[in-house]
Amino acid sequence: MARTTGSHSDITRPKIRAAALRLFARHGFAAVSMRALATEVGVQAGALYNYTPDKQTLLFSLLQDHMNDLLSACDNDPSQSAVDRLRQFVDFHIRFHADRPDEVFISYMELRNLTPENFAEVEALRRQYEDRLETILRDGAAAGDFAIADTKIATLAVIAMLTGVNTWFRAGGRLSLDEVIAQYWDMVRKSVTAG
Amino acid sequence: MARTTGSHSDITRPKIRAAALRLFARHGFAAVSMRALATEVGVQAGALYNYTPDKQTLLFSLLQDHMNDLLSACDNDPSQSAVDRLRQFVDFHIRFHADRPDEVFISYMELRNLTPENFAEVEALRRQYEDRLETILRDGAAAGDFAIADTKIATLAVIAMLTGVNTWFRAGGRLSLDEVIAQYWDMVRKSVTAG
DNA sequence: GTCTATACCGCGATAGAC
DNA sequence: GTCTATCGCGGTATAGAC
Repeated sequence: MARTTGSHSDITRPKIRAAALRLFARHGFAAVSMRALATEVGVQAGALYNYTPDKQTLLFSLLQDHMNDLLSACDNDPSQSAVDRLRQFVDFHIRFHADRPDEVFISYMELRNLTPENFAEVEALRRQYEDRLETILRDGAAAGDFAIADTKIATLAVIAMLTGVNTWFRAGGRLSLDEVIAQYWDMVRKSVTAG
Repeated sequence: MARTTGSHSDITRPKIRAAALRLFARHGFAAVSMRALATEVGVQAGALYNYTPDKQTLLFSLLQDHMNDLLSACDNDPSQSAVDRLRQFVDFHIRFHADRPDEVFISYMELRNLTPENFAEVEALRRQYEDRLETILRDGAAAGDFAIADTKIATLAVIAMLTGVNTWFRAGGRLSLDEVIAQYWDMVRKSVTAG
């Protein structure tokens, strides 16, 4: 510590990551050149290689950090009822994703631009997240709170539905995030309950 | 007609489109070069330009045709009940999309690689499709069959959920398509019904 | 840590022979 | 209708000065 304070590294590194996130989300990883990224940051292209060994590692780092943030933030109290935990999950998922549209977007649009090794790592983190929801649904089904034919399908169906919010929701639009969450919770709850 | 029978045009054109579809879906539009496409087809790069003015037009053509196919195939008998029409929509959507994973994939992954003009055209077709479902939901809500807070949100939520099938379903897997459709119909029905 | 300069490669698209 | 050859450009990444 200490000695690096104030170095350009502390300023330039986050600027590069923020710019990469924004540009990858807007134009796609393959369509963003290192030159364009450097211009956005305000440095020359060569300087970027002080912060990342290559473009691929930069993308991987962004995705990996996003997934780790997601897993860290997704807490769940197993002593609560499955219904309460599901409500909590829906609320969390929509809020967390609405806060990070760029991270979410590249996290599934740019998966195919990862090397096989990097893809496998990100994929493992994604499955961990799915397992959080699957556990809730399985517990609720075992307790008789939910009526689900196949827990894995229900997990994927709910996540797809919730993540879809990101394709259209914009803060300041017709509906507040609270209103959106309320309706999605209503639909999710009913979809996994007997009826 | 007549005279063109057997010309390479009748063979090469569909081969180019099929190869482009497959490669764009697998690697992404920006990551597929015209040389790679030509190799896949079995011709030289220059020959591709006998069939498309440029790479952009090729992508647009694939997406436009897919959306037109979708709209043509999506029929709905308005004399039936909203519940029956919704069931029919769910069945149709999952089957149609499961049959065309590559078309579906590029149809929303590569939207941002369209020129603004081409994007607007494809987007308009996509909204027409959404309107088919929205009409069903609105009719059912008016008839008292459905309990939906906001019809537009419900439309987007249901479509996101159904389209999500394509991210994991593979023919010959653990579940048959009929089983998958049955569970999705169960979840969709309950999610828009009072409960 | 950033700069300038550049090596080396592959891109989309075109020209003209056959 | 396809070929070979090529133009002009822009890509990632590196070298060496400061």
